[in-house]
Amino acid sequence: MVESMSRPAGAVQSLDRALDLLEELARAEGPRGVGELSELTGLAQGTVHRLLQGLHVRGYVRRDAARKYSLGTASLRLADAAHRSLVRTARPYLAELVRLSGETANLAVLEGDDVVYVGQVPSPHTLRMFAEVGRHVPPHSTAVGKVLLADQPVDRTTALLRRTGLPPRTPTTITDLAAFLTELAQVRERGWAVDEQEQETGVRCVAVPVGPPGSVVAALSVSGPADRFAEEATDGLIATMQRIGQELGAG
Amino acid sequence: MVESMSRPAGAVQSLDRALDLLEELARAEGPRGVGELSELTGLAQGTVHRLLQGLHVRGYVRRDAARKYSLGTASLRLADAAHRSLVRTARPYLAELVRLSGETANLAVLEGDDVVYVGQVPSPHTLRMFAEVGRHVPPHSTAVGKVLLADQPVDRTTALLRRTGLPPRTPTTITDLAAFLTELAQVRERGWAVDEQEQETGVRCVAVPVGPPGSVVAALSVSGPADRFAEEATDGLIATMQRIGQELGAG
DNA sequence: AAGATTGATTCCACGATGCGAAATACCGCA
DNA sequence: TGCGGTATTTCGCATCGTGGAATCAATCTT
Repeated sequence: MVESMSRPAGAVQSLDRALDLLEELARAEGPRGVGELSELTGLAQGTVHRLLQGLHVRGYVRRDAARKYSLGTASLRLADAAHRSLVRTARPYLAELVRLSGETANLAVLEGDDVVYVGQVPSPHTLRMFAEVGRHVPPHSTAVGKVLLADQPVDRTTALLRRTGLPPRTPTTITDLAAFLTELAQVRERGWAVDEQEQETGVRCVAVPVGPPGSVVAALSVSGPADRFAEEATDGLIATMQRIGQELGAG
Repeated sequence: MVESMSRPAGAVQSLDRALDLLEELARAEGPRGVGELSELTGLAQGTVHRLLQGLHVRGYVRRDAARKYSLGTASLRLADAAHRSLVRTARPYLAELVRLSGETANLAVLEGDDVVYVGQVPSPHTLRMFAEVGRHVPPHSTAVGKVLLADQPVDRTTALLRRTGLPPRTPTTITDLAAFLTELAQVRERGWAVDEQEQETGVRCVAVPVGPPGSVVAALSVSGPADRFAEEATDGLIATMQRIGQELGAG
Protein backbone atom coordinates (compact mmCIF):
# COMPACT_ATOMS: atom_id res chain seq x y z
CA MET A 1 0.00 0.00 0.00
CA VAL A 2 1.60 3.22 -1.16
CA GLU A 3 -0.94 6.00 -0.98
CA SER A 4 -0.05 6.85 2.59
CA MET A 5 -0.93 10.54 2.25
CA SER A 6 -4.33 10.19 0.66
CA ARG A 7 -6.28 9.33 3.78
CA PRO A 8 -6.80 11.54 6.80
CA ALA A 9 -4.71 10.40 9.73
CA GLY A 10 -6.46 8.17 12.21
CA ALA A 11 -8.92 6.79 9.73
CA VAL A 12 -9.54 3.07 9.81
CA GLN A 13 -9.06 1.72 6.33
CA SER A 14 -11.51 -1.15 6.34
CA LEU A 15 -14.25 0.93 7.96
CA ASP A 16 -13.71 3.74 5.51
CA ARG A 17 -13.97 1.37 2.60
CA ALA A 18 -17.08 -0.27 3.96
CA LEU A 19 -18.71 3.14 4.23
CA ASP A 20 -17.68 3.81 0.64
CA LEU A 21 -19.54 0.68 -0.35
CA LEU A 22 -22.65 1.65 1.58
CA GLU A 23 -22.70 5.08 0.02
CA GLU A 24 -22.13 3.65 -3.41
CA LEU A 25 -25.12 1.39 -2.90
CA ALA A 26 -27.16 4.35 -1.68
CA ARG A 27 -26.25 6.29 -4.80
CA ALA A 28 -27.06 3.38 -7.09
CA GLU A 29 -30.50 3.08 -8.61
CA GLY A 30 -30.79 -0.67 -8.27
CA PRO A 31 -28.83 -3.62 -6.85
CA ARG A 32 -25.12 -3.88 -7.68
CA GLY A 33 -22.83 -6.88 -8.01
CA VAL A 34 -19.42 -7.39 -6.46
CA GLY A 35 -17.71 -6.68 -9.76
CA GLU A 36 -19.51 -3.42 -10.33
CA LEU A 37 -18.75 -2.23 -6.84
CA SER A 38 -15.15 -3.25 -7.25
CA GLU A 39 -15.08 -1.14 -10.39
CA LEU A 40 -16.81 1.83 -8.78
CA THR A 41 -14.72 1.94 -5.64
CA GLY A 42 -11.41 0.77 -7.09
CA LEU A 43 -11.15 -2.04 -4.54
CA ALA A 44 -10.17 -5.62 -5.32
CA GLN A 45 -13.10 -7.96 -5.77
CA GLY A 46 -12.06 -10.10 -2.86
CA THR A 47 -11.99 -7.08 -0.59
CA VAL A 48 -15.39 -5.91 -1.73
CA HIS A 49 -16.80 -9.35 -1.15
CA ARG A 50 -15.39 -9.62 2.35
CA LEU A 51 -16.63 -6.20 3.41
CA LEU A 52 -20.07 -6.81 1.95
CA GLN A 53 -20.23 -10.06 3.85
CA GLY A 54 -19.52 -8.23 7.07
CA LEU A 55 -22.23 -5.72 6.28
CA HIS A 56 -24.62 -8.45 5.25
CA VAL A 57 -24.31 -10.38 8.50
CA ARG A 58 -25.36 -7.24 10.33
CA GLY A 59 -28.23 -6.47 7.98
CA TYR A 60 -26.77 -3.33 6.44
CA VAL A 61 -26.86 -4.82 2.98
CA ARG A 62 -29.22 -7.28 1.40
CA ARG A 63 -28.20 -9.95 -1.12
CA ASP A 64 -30.73 -11.09 -3.69
CA ALA A 65 -30.92 -14.36 -5.58
CA ALA A 66 -28.73 -13.00 -8.36
CA ARG A 67 -25.99 -12.13 -5.85
CA LYS A 68 -26.66 -8.47 -6.29
CA TYR A 69 -26.34 -6.28 -3.25
CA SER A 70 -28.49 -3.39 -2.11
CA LEU A 71 -28.98 -1.52 1.14
CA GLY A 72 -30.55 -3.52 3.96
CA THR A 73 -32.90 -2.60 6.73
CA ALA A 74 -30.33 -2.08 9.48
CA SER A 75 -29.69 1.44 8.28
CA LEU A 76 -33.40 2.17 8.66
CA ARG A 77 -33.06 1.35 12.32
CA LEU A 78 -30.08 3.64 12.66
CA ALA A 79 -31.93 6.36 10.84
CA ASP A 80 -34.76 6.24 13.28
CA ALA A 81 -32.37 6.86 16.14
CA ALA A 82 -30.40 9.42 14.14
CA HIS A 83 -33.61 11.30 13.52
CA ARG A 84 -34.39 11.53 17.20
CA SER A 85 -30.82 12.56 17.86
CA LEU A 86 -31.04 15.32 15.26
CA VAL A 87 -34.22 16.70 16.79
CA ARG A 88 -32.67 16.66 20.22
CA THR A 89 -29.46 18.39 19.23
CA ALA A 90 -31.34 20.94 17.17
CA ARG A 91 -33.32 22.29 20.09
CA PRO A 92 -30.64 24.59 21.56
CA TYR A 93 -29.91 25.93 18.08
CA LEU A 94 -33.57 26.65 17.51
CA ALA A 95 -33.68 28.42 20.86
CA GLU A 96 -30.68 30.49 19.81
CA LEU A 97 -32.48 31.52 16.64
CA VAL A 98 -35.54 32.53 18.62
CA ARG A 99 -33.31 34.62 20.87
CA LEU A 100 -31.74 36.35 17.87
CA SER A 101 -34.89 36.90 15.84
CA GLY A 102 -37.68 37.06 18.37
CA GLU A 103 -39.65 34.76 16.08
CA THR A 104 -40.53 31.07 15.96
CA ALA A 105 -37.84 28.63 14.77
CA ASN A 106 -38.57 25.26 13.17
CA LEU A 107 -36.86 22.09 12.01
CA ALA A 108 -38.46 20.20 9.13
CA VAL A 109 -37.77 17.14 7.02
CA LEU A 110 -39.12 15.66 3.81
CA GLU A 111 -41.25 12.57 4.35
CA GLY A 112 -42.60 11.08 1.20
CA ASP A 113 -44.21 13.95 -0.67
CA ASP A 114 -44.80 16.15 2.35
CA VAL A 115 -42.79 18.44 4.51
CA VAL A 116 -43.13 17.57 8.18
CA TYR A 117 -42.19 19.79 11.09
CA VAL A 118 -40.20 17.72 13.55
CA GLY A 119 -38.97 20.38 15.93
CA GLN A 120 -39.99 23.85 17.08
CA VAL A 121 -39.19 26.53 19.61
CA PRO A 122 -42.01 29.07 19.64
CA SER A 123 -41.56 32.82 19.68
CA PRO A 124 -42.03 34.55 23.04
CA HIS A 125 -44.45 36.96 21.35
CA THR A 126 -48.08 36.43 22.15
CA LEU A 127 -48.84 36.66 18.46
CA ARG A 128 -47.15 33.58 17.14
CA MET A 129 -47.53 31.19 14.35
CA PHE A 130 -49.29 28.06 13.24
CA ALA A 131 -47.41 24.85 12.44
CA GLU A 132 -47.03 22.76 15.53
CA VAL A 133 -44.66 19.80 15.53
CA GLY A 134 -45.95 16.91 13.45
CA ARG A 135 -47.77 19.15 11.02
CA HIS A 136 -47.62 18.16 7.35
CA VAL A 137 -47.40 20.97 4.82
CA PRO A 138 -46.96 21.06 1.04
CA PRO A 139 -43.37 21.58 -0.13
CA HIS A 140 -44.13 24.10 -2.86
CA SER A 141 -45.65 26.78 -0.66
CA THR A 142 -43.16 26.80 2.19
CA ALA A 143 -39.59 28.00 2.60
CA VAL A 144 -38.53 24.73 4.20
CA GLY A 145 -40.10 22.81 1.34
CA LYS A 146 -38.17 24.84 -1.21
CA VAL A 147 -34.91 24.22 0.60
CA LEU A 148 -35.56 20.48 0.77
CA LEU A 149 -36.71 20.15 -2.85
CA ALA A 150 -33.86 22.32 -4.13
CA ASP A 151 -31.43 19.65 -3.00
CA GLN A 152 -33.22 16.79 -4.76
CA PRO A 153 -32.45 15.77 -8.33
CA VAL A 154 -34.68 17.78 -10.64
CA ASP A 155 -36.42 14.73 -12.09
CA ARG A 156 -37.41 13.52 -8.66
CA THR A 157 -38.73 16.96 -7.80
CA THR A 158 -40.80 17.19 -10.95
CA ALA A 159 -42.18 13.70 -10.36
CA LEU A 160 -43.18 14.74 -6.85
CA LEU A 161 -44.82 17.93 -8.05
CA ARG A 162 -46.69 16.08 -10.74
CA ARG A 163 -48.18 13.90 -8.01
CA THR A 164 -49.04 16.69 -5.60
CA GLY A 165 -49.64 19.54 -8.01
CA LEU A 166 -49.02 23.12 -6.87
CA PRO A 167 -52.31 24.05 -5.25
CA PRO A 168 -52.63 27.74 -4.34
CA ARG A 169 -52.76 28.30 -0.60
CA THR A 170 -52.74 32.08 -0.82
CA PRO A 171 -52.72 34.65 -3.65
CA THR A 172 -48.90 34.62 -3.69
CA THR A 173 -48.39 30.85 -3.85
CA ILE A 174 -46.31 29.84 -6.86
CA THR A 175 -48.58 27.63 -8.97
CA ASP A 176 -46.60 27.39 -12.18
CA LEU A 177 -44.18 24.47 -12.46
CA ALA A 178 -41.60 26.29 -14.57
CA ALA A 179 -41.66 29.31 -12.28
CA PHE A 180 -41.23 27.07 -9.28
CA LEU A 181 -38.26 25.25 -10.80
CA THR A 182 -36.64 28.63 -11.48
CA GLU A 183 -37.25 29.53 -7.85
CA LEU A 184 -35.60 26.28 -6.76
CA ALA A 185 -32.56 26.99 -8.91
CA GLN A 186 -32.23 30.33 -7.17
CA VAL A 187 -32.57 28.69 -3.77
CA ARG A 188 -29.86 26.21 -4.68
CA GLU A 189 -27.68 29.04 -5.89
CA ARG A 190 -27.87 31.34 -2.89
CA GLY A 191 -28.36 28.68 -0.21
CA TRP A 192 -31.60 29.85 1.38
CA ALA A 193 -35.29 30.19 0.63
CA VAL A 194 -38.07 32.54 1.50
CA ASP A 195 -41.82 32.12 1.67
CA GLU A 196 -43.56 35.46 1.07
CA GLN A 197 -46.97 34.66 2.52
CA GLU A 198 -47.23 31.76 0.09
CA GLN A 199 -48.45 29.24 2.63
CA GLU A 200 -50.40 31.50 4.95
CA THR A 201 -51.44 35.10 4.42
CA GLY A 202 -49.55 37.41 6.71
CA VAL A 203 -46.77 34.93 7.46
CA ARG A 204 -43.26 35.29 6.12
CA CYS A 205 -40.64 32.62 6.54
CA VAL A 206 -36.97 32.07 5.70
CA ALA A 207 -35.25 28.68 5.61
CA VAL A 208 -31.79 27.21 5.16
CA PRO A 209 -30.56 23.66 4.53
CA VAL A 210 -29.16 21.36 7.20
CA GLY A 211 -26.24 19.48 5.73
CA PRO A 212 -24.01 20.11 2.72
CA PRO A 213 -25.40 20.55 -0.82
CA GLY A 214 -26.33 17.19 -2.25
CA SER A 215 -27.06 15.67 1.14
CA VAL A 216 -29.48 17.99 2.80
CA VAL A 217 -31.30 16.03 5.48
CA ALA A 218 -33.48 18.74 6.99
CA ALA A 219 -34.33 22.42 6.85
CA LEU A 220 -34.14 25.09 9.49
CA SER A 221 -36.58 27.98 9.39
CA VAL A 222 -37.66 31.13 11.18
CA SER A 223 -41.11 32.52 10.59
CA GLY A 224 -43.13 35.47 11.78
CA PRO A 225 -45.86 37.99 10.85
CA ALA A 226 -45.01 39.64 7.53
CA ASP A 227 -45.19 43.18 8.87
CA ARG A 228 -42.90 42.55 11.81
CA PHE A 229 -40.62 39.97 10.21
CA ALA A 230 -39.73 41.86 7.02
CA GLU A 231 -36.81 41.66 4.65
CA GLU A 232 -34.53 43.97 6.60
CA ALA A 233 -35.12 41.85 9.71
CA THR A 234 -33.93 38.69 8.00
CA ASP A 235 -30.87 40.13 6.26
CA GLY A 236 -28.47 39.61 9.11
CA LEU A 237 -30.19 36.48 10.37
CA ILE A 238 -29.65 34.33 7.33
CA ALA A 239 -25.87 34.06 7.63
CA THR A 240 -26.26 32.82 11.17
CA MET A 241 -28.90 30.34 10.13
CA GLN A 242 -26.65 29.01 7.41
CA ARG A 243 -23.82 28.56 9.88
CA ILE A 244 -26.10 26.68 12.24
CA GLY A 245 -27.44 24.57 9.40
CA GLN A 246 -23.95 23.46 8.46
CA GLU A 247 -23.04 22.77 12.04
CA LEU A 248 -26.11 20.65 12.60
CA GLY A 249 -25.60 18.80 9.35
CA ALA A 250 -22.12 17.55 10.05
CA GLY A 251 -21.25 18.20 13.70
CA MET B 1 -6.31 -11.47 21.03
CA VAL B 2 -7.58 -14.86 22.13
CA GLU B 3 -11.28 -15.18 21.33
CA SER B 4 -10.67 -16.54 17.87
CA MET B 5 -13.86 -18.60 17.77
CA SER B 6 -16.29 -15.89 18.79
CA ARG B 7 -16.63 -14.16 15.46
CA PRO B 8 -18.11 -15.60 12.28
CA ALA B 9 -15.48 -16.38 9.70
CA GLY B 10 -14.90 -13.72 7.12
CA ALA B 11 -16.02 -10.89 9.32
CA VAL B 12 -13.91 -7.79 9.34
CA GLN B 13 -13.07 -6.97 12.90
CA SER B 14 -12.84 -3.21 12.76
CA LEU B 15 -16.02 -2.90 10.70
CA ASP B 16 -17.87 -5.17 13.05
CA ARG B 17 -16.77 -3.14 16.03
CA ALA B 18 -17.68 0.13 14.37
CA LEU B 19 -21.17 -1.20 13.74
CA ASP B 20 -21.34 -2.22 17.39
CA LEU B 21 -20.61 1.38 18.31
CA LEU B 22 -23.24 2.74 15.95
CA GLU B 23 -25.86 0.39 17.31
CA GLU B 24 -24.90 1.20 20.86
CA LEU B 25 -25.39 4.88 20.07
CA ALA B 26 -28.71 4.10 18.44
CA ARG B 27 -29.82 2.26 21.54
CA ALA B 28 -28.66 5.03 23.86
CA GLU B 29 -31.09 7.72 24.93
CA GLY B 30 -28.63 10.58 24.77
CA PRO B 31 -25.01 11.26 23.81
CA ARG B 32 -22.32 8.91 25.11
CA GLY B 33 -18.67 9.50 25.90
CA VAL B 34 -15.70 7.41 24.80
CA GLY B 35 -15.40 5.88 28.25
CA GLU B 36 -19.03 4.83 28.42
CA LEU B 37 -18.86 3.26 24.98
CA SER B 38 -15.67 1.50 25.90
CA GLU B 39 -17.49 0.10 28.91
CA LEU B 40 -20.58 -0.89 26.92
CA THR B 41 -18.76 -2.58 24.07
CA GLY B 42 -15.80 -3.99 25.97
CA LEU B 43 -13.34 -2.28 23.62
CA ALA B 44 -10.27 -0.36 24.72
CA GLN B 45 -10.77 3.39 24.90
CA GLY B 46 -8.16 4.03 22.25
CA THR B 47 -9.93 1.70 19.87
CA VAL B 48 -13.30 3.29 20.51
CA HIS B 49 -11.81 6.68 19.91
CA ARG B 50 -10.17 5.72 16.66
CA LEU B 51 -13.30 4.09 15.27
CA LEU B 52 -15.48 7.00 16.32
CA GLN B 53 -13.10 9.33 14.59
CA GLY B 54 -13.47 7.35 11.39
CA LEU B 55 -17.24 7.50 11.71
CA HIS B 56 -17.16 11.17 12.57
CA VAL B 57 -15.18 12.16 9.50
CA ARG B 58 -17.89 10.55 7.41
CA GLY B 59 -20.75 12.12 9.35
CA TYR B 60 -22.09 8.93 10.88
CA VAL B 61 -21.55 10.23 14.37
CA ARG B 62 -21.70 13.71 15.79
CA ARG B 63 -19.45 15.06 18.54
CA ASP B 64 -20.80 17.75 20.82
CA ALA B 65 -18.93 20.36 22.82
CA ALA B 66 -18.64 18.02 25.79
CA ARG B 67 -16.97 15.35 23.61
CA LYS B 68 -20.03 13.20 23.79
CA TYR B 69 -20.94 11.24 20.70
CA SER B 70 -24.33 10.61 19.15
CA LEU B 71 -25.55 9.45 15.77
CA GLY B 72 -24.90 11.80 12.89
CA THR B 73 -26.88 12.64 9.81
CA ALA B 74 -25.09 10.38 7.34
CA SER B 75 -27.28 7.44 8.24
CA LEU B 76 -30.34 9.53 7.39
CA ARG B 77 -29.03 9.74 3.86
CA LEU B 78 -28.60 5.99 3.73
CA ALA B 79 -32.08 5.49 5.08
CA ASP B 80 -33.67 7.23 2.18
CA ALA B 81 -32.05 4.83 -0.24
CA ALA B 82 -32.65 1.84 2.02
CA HIS B 83 -36.30 2.73 2.09
CA ARG B 84 -36.57 2.74 -1.68
CA SER B 85 -34.66 -0.51 -1.80
CA LEU B 86 -37.05 -2.12 0.68
CA VAL B 87 -40.05 -1.07 -1.35
CA ARG B 88 -38.51 -2.37 -4.53
CA THR B 89 -37.54 -5.75 -3.12
CA ALA B 90 -40.89 -6.14 -1.42
CA ARG B 91 -42.88 -5.98 -4.63
CA PRO B 92 -42.38 -9.60 -5.75
CA TYR B 93 -43.21 -10.79 -2.25
CA LEU B 94 -46.39 -8.76 -2.23
CA ALA B 95 -47.27 -10.23 -5.60
CA GLU B 96 -46.71 -13.70 -4.18
CA LEU B 97 -49.10 -12.95 -1.34
CA VAL B 98 -51.73 -11.76 -3.78
CA ARG B 99 -51.30 -14.97 -5.73
CA LEU B 100 -51.76 -17.05 -2.59
CA SER B 101 -54.63 -15.11 -1.06
CA GLY B 102 -56.40 -13.51 -3.96
CA GLU B 103 -56.50 -10.31 -1.93
CA THR B 104 -54.59 -7.04 -1.84
CA ALA B 105 -51.13 -7.03 -0.20
CA ASN B 106 -49.52 -3.97 1.37
CA LEU B 107 -46.25 -2.76 2.85
CA ALA B 108 -46.43 -0.06 5.51
CA VAL B 109 -44.07 1.85 7.79
CA LEU B 110 -44.41 4.09 10.81
CA GLU B 111 -43.69 7.75 10.05
CA GLY B 112 -44.00 9.99 13.03
CA ASP B 113 -47.38 9.21 14.53
CA ASP B 114 -48.94 7.78 11.39
CA VAL B 115 -48.84 4.57 9.50
CA VAL B 116 -48.02 5.13 5.85
CA TYR B 117 -48.56 2.65 3.04
CA VAL B 118 -45.40 2.57 0.96
CA GLY B 119 -46.08 -0.39 -1.30
CA GLN B 120 -49.05 -2.29 -2.68
CA VAL B 121 -50.03 -4.98 -5.12
CA PRO B 122 -53.80 -4.89 -5.65
CA SER B 123 -56.06 -7.91 -5.73
CA PRO B 124 -57.19 -9.13 -9.15
CA HIS B 125 -60.78 -9.06 -7.92
CA THR B 126 -62.89 -6.26 -9.23
CA LEU B 127 -64.04 -5.59 -5.70
CA ARG B 128 -60.90 -4.41 -4.07
CA MET B 129 -59.84 -2.18 -1.29
CA PHE B 130 -59.07 1.39 -0.43
CA ALA B 131 -55.61 2.48 0.78
CA GLU B 132 -53.49 3.49 -2.15
CA VAL B 133 -49.76 3.98 -1.71
CA GLY B 134 -48.91 7.12 0.25
CA ARG B 135 -52.08 6.94 2.30
CA HIS B 136 -51.72 7.86 5.98
CA VAL B 137 -53.84 5.90 8.44
CA PRO B 138 -54.07 5.85 12.24
CA PRO B 139 -52.03 3.10 13.91
CA HIS B 140 -54.66 2.03 16.43
CA SER B 141 -57.32 0.97 13.94
CA THR B 142 -55.21 -1.01 11.49
CA ALA B 143 -53.45 -4.36 11.58
CA VAL B 144 -50.23 -2.87 10.25
CA GLY B 145 -50.38 -0.16 12.90
CA LYS B 146 -50.74 -2.75 15.64
CA VAL B 147 -47.76 -4.68 14.35
CA LEU B 148 -45.61 -1.56 14.21
CA LEU B 149 -46.65 -0.25 17.60
CA ALA B 150 -46.30 -3.65 19.23
CA ASP B 151 -42.57 -3.50 18.55
CA GLN B 152 -42.09 -0.06 20.10
CA PRO B 153 -41.28 0.42 23.78
CA VAL B 154 -44.55 0.71 25.69
CA ASP B 155 -43.83 4.22 26.94
CA ARG B 156 -43.28 5.49 23.44
CA THR B 157 -46.50 3.87 22.29
CA THR B 158 -48.52 5.38 25.10
CA ALA B 159 -46.98 8.79 24.42
CA LEU B 160 -47.98 8.45 20.77
CA LEU B 161 -51.52 7.37 21.62
CA ARG B 162 -51.88 10.22 24.07
CA ARG B 163 -51.10 12.58 21.21
CA THR B 164 -53.34 10.98 18.62
CA GLY B 165 -56.06 9.53 20.83
CA LEU B 166 -57.96 6.43 19.70
CA PRO B 167 -60.73 7.90 17.58
CA PRO B 168 -63.40 5.38 16.53
CA ARG B 169 -63.41 4.76 12.79
CA THR B 170 -66.05 2.04 12.90
CA PRO B 171 -68.15 0.40 15.62
CA THR B 172 -65.43 -2.19 16.24
CA THR B 173 -62.48 0.19 16.58
CA ILE B 174 -60.69 -0.27 19.90
CA THR B 175 -61.02 3.06 21.71
CA ASP B 176 -59.86 2.14 25.18
CA LEU B 177 -56.16 2.59 25.89
CA ALA B 178 -55.85 -0.31 28.31
CA ALA B 179 -57.70 -2.65 25.94
CA PHE B 180 -55.45 -1.57 23.11
CA LEU B 181 -52.29 -2.18 25.10
CA THR B 182 -53.55 -5.66 25.91
CA GLU B 183 -54.16 -6.19 22.22
CA LEU B 184 -50.60 -5.08 21.46
CA ALA B 185 -49.22 -7.51 24.03
CA GLN B 186 -51.08 -10.29 22.26
CA VAL B 187 -49.76 -9.15 18.90
CA ARG B 188 -46.22 -9.16 20.26
CA GLU B 189 -46.80 -12.59 21.71
CA ARG B 190 -48.13 -14.37 18.65
CA GLY B 191 -46.32 -12.33 16.01
CA TRP B 192 -49.22 -11.09 13.92
CA ALA B 193 -52.17 -8.74 14.12
CA VAL B 194 -55.67 -8.59 12.76
CA ASP B 195 -58.01 -5.72 12.07
CA GLU B 196 -61.65 -6.86 12.32
CA GLN B 197 -63.34 -4.07 10.40
CA GLU B 198 -61.81 -1.61 12.84
CA GLN B 199 -60.62 0.84 10.22
CA GLU B 200 -63.28 0.38 7.58
CA THR B 201 -66.58 -1.46 7.86
CA GLY B 202 -66.54 -4.63 5.80
CA VAL B 203 -62.76 -4.81 5.54
CA ARG B 204 -60.70 -7.39 7.36
CA CYS B 205 -56.91 -7.28 7.42
CA VAL B 206 -54.03 -9.34 8.81
CA ALA B 207 -50.47 -8.09 9.23
CA VAL B 208 -47.05 -9.37 10.22
CA PRO B 209 -43.79 -7.59 11.13
CA VAL B 210 -40.87 -7.14 8.75
CA GLY B 211 -37.67 -7.67 10.69
CA PRO B 212 -36.89 -9.40 13.98
CA PRO B 213 -38.64 -8.49 17.26
CA GLY B 214 -37.14 -5.29 18.61
CA SER B 215 -36.20 -3.96 15.21
CA VAL B 216 -39.32 -4.11 13.14
CA VAL B 217 -38.91 -1.67 10.29
CA ALA B 218 -42.14 -2.24 8.40
CA ALA B 219 -45.32 -4.31 8.32
CA LEU B 220 -46.72 -6.58 5.67
CA SER B 221 -50.46 -6.98 5.32
CA VAL B 222 -53.18 -8.65 3.31
CA SER B 223 -56.68 -7.21 3.34
CA GLY B 224 -60.01 -8.06 1.80
CA PRO B 225 -63.78 -7.93 2.22
CA ALA B 226 -64.75 -9.43 5.59
CA ASP B 227 -67.17 -11.97 4.15
CA ARG B 228 -64.76 -13.32 1.59
CA PHE B 229 -61.54 -12.92 3.59
CA ALA B 230 -62.60 -14.61 6.80
CA GLU B 231 -60.69 -16.28 9.59
CA GLU B 232 -60.45 -19.68 7.95
CA ALA B 233 -59.01 -18.02 4.85
CA THR B 234 -56.17 -16.41 6.78
CA ASP B 235 -55.22 -19.40 8.91
CA GLY B 236 -52.80 -20.91 6.46
CA LEU B 237 -51.69 -17.60 5.05
CA ILE B 238 -50.19 -16.15 8.19
CA ALA B 239 -47.29 -18.58 8.47
CA THR B 240 -46.26 -17.71 4.93
CA MET B 241 -46.57 -14.03 5.64
CA GLN B 242 -44.37 -14.39 8.70
CA ARG B 243 -41.73 -16.21 6.69
CA ILE B 244 -41.75 -13.48 4.07
CA GLY B 245 -41.61 -10.81 6.74
CA GLN B 246 -38.47 -12.32 8.21
CA GLU B 247 -36.90 -12.76 4.81
CA LEU B 248 -37.55 -9.15 3.86
CA GLY B 249 -36.31 -7.91 7.19
CA ALA B 250 -32.87 -9.42 6.99
CA GLY B 251 -32.25 -10.78 3.50
C1' DA C 1 -25.86 -29.69 -25.10
C1' DA C 2 -20.96 -28.54 -24.65
C1' DG C 3 -17.86 -24.99 -24.55
C1' DA C 4 -16.89 -20.25 -23.53
C1' DT C 5 -17.32 -16.25 -20.88
C1' DT C 6 -18.37 -13.60 -17.14
C1' DG C 7 -18.56 -12.94 -12.41
C1' DA C 8 -18.66 -14.54 -7.47
C1' DT C 9 -16.19 -16.83 -3.92
C1' DT C 10 -12.28 -18.94 -1.54
C1' DC C 11 -7.40 -19.32 -0.43
C1' DC C 12 -3.05 -17.83 1.16
C1' DA C 13 1.36 -15.65 2.27
C1' DC C 14 2.86 -11.07 3.07
C1' DG C 15 3.20 -6.92 5.42
C1' DA C 16 0.74 -2.89 6.19
C1' DT C 17 -2.61 -1.88 9.47
C1' DG C 18 -5.17 -1.64 13.36
C1' DC C 19 -4.48 -2.91 18.15
C1' DG C 20 -4.10 -1.92 23.30
C1' DA C 21 -1.50 -0.24 27.20
C1' DA C 22 0.39 3.49 28.85
C1' DA C 23 1.79 8.32 28.47
C1' DT C 24 0.07 12.86 27.64
C1' DA C 25 -3.10 16.59 26.91
C1' DC C 26 -7.32 18.53 28.02
C1' DC C 27 -11.35 20.08 30.60
C1' DG C 28 -14.37 21.13 34.36
C1' DC C 29 -14.45 22.18 38.97
C1' DA C 30 -13.25 23.86 43.43
C1' DT D 1 -4.22 27.28 40.44
C1' DG D 2 -4.17 22.66 41.29
C1' DC D 3 -6.82 18.33 41.14
C1' DG D 4 -9.56 14.38 39.28
C1' DG D 5 -11.44 12.46 35.62
C1' DT D 6 -11.73 12.02 30.49
C1' DA D 7 -10.37 12.25 26.02
C1' DT D 8 -6.60 11.88 22.87
C1' DT D 9 -2.14 10.62 21.11
C1' DT D 10 1.82 7.62 20.81
C1' DC D 11 4.23 3.48 19.67
C1' DG D 12 6.07 -1.16 19.13
C1' DC D 13 4.18 -5.57 18.03
C1' DA D 14 1.18 -9.08 16.37
C1' DT D 15 -2.83 -9.45 14.01
C1' DC D 16 -5.76 -8.73 10.80
C1' DG D 17 -6.96 -7.30 6.47
C1' DT D 18 -5.31 -7.29 1.90
C1' DG D 19 -4.92 -8.31 -3.11
C1' DG D 20 -3.98 -11.40 -6.52
C1' DA D 21 -4.60 -15.84 -8.25
C1' DA D 22 -7.13 -20.10 -8.25
C1' DT D 23 -11.65 -22.21 -7.95
C1' DC D 24 -16.30 -22.51 -8.52
C1' DA D 25 -20.96 -21.30 -10.34
C1' DA D 26 -23.97 -19.46 -13.48
C1' DT D 27 -25.19 -17.50 -17.87
C1' DC D 28 -24.53 -16.97 -22.87
C1' DT D 29 -23.26 -18.74 -27.50
C1' DT D 30 -23.24 -21.41 -31.20
